[in-house]
Amino acid sequence: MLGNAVKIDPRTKRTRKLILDALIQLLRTRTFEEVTVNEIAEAATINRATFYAHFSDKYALVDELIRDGFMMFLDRRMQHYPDTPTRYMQALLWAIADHWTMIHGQCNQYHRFFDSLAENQIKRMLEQHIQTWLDHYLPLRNVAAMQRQLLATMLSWSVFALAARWLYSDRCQNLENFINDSVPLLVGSIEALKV
Amino acid sequence: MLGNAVKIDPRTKRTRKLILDALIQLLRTRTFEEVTVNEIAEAATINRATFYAHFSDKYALVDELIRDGFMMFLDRRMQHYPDTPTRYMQALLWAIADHWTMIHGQCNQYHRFFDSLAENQIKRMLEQHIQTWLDHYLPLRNVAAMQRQLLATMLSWSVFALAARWLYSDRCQNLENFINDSVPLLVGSIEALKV
DNA sequence: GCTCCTTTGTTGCCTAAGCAACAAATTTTC
DNA sequence: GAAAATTTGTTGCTTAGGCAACAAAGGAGC
Repeated sequence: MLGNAVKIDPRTKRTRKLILDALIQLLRTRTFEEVTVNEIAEAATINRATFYAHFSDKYALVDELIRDGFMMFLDRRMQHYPDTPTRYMQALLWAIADHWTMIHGQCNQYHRFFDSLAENQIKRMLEQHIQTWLDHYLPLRNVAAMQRQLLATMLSWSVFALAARWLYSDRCQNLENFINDSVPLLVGSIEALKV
Repeated sequence: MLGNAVKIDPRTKRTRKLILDALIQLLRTRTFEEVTVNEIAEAATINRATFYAHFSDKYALVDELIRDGFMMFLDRRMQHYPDTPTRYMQALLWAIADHWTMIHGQCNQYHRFFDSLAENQIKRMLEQHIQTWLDHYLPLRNVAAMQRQLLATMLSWSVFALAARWLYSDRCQNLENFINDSVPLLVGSIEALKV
């Protein structure tokens, strides 16, 4: 979103990728709680001190891992730009499902901690994304900025809540049907504000 | 051979690997003559100046590529240590064939230049290897050191000559048979010196 | 011949990564 | 629950790699 014209040092880029990849690799055989910074540094073939130059701790690392991953799926689902609220909300739900599937497919057992870290990051990103979307595609000139912000916060939690419900409880149900049932609720929240 | 107890900087190791891999990758689509140092550095995601810190030019790089590759096959063929001259010579011929197959399978078109560079490196390694082998396994106490060195030189060229003949001309013939026909000639050269 | 353009090595200065050693916290083990 | 062993962050110093600019040497095209 922001004009990132900052030239990034190739070494930095490479090292971050090495660290990210190392974590992904380790999570195939170990729980996130079990993995140590030592192991990550070793697997990434970098020095432990270098790790700390990039991330304050392993939680900051996993935050970025989640953000990177989710951003990819989010962007992908936004390719054919969803111009109506309905299509937009569908895209969000699909992106979450995509990401969750990737995570729980590729990496064996992320568990408790990991999932809640992921939830936080994803909600944060959803809120940001929805905020921007509201500003661009639903100017709602008669609605105060504060109201839009509150709406974005609420929607991000709502979207995640619905997605999580399917992921953890209703996965027997067809995802497409589930999304079709859910979206009207979300859209309703928006329309309610439109006077 | 020499006790390499020198601790090698992880960055150095990584960079060399990046450069080697970059060349291999580029050789899948371009001739060695066509590949520029620029491209190699770019593909390796390192700076061109860094390339020159490791290799004096692309010829030095390809030398190492050949040495690394051939050394691998040579070591592998020496696993079950060939104690008789016959078995040893067989192992050498097999190693050359292994390596050649890998090169011309994996990389599309190495051509003229490349092949002659490879030939030089391989003969050099063969000579070194044969020299050590002669010293350890055929002490030949009554043969002067100079004589053994000359023998090593001659054998390295002979071995390569025979292998190359098969690789470039007689490949229709079964390799195993070809080796069985060739080895006696080589062993003969050694036996001739044994009193 | 000539120009234009690319590639080649080389250099000095700057920045990121490696290393070793440390205190503090945490976990293991008995 | 105390001792031993890991793990965690942090620090000062060293070294490898990035960058930009350079002269020199081909090559391609006219």
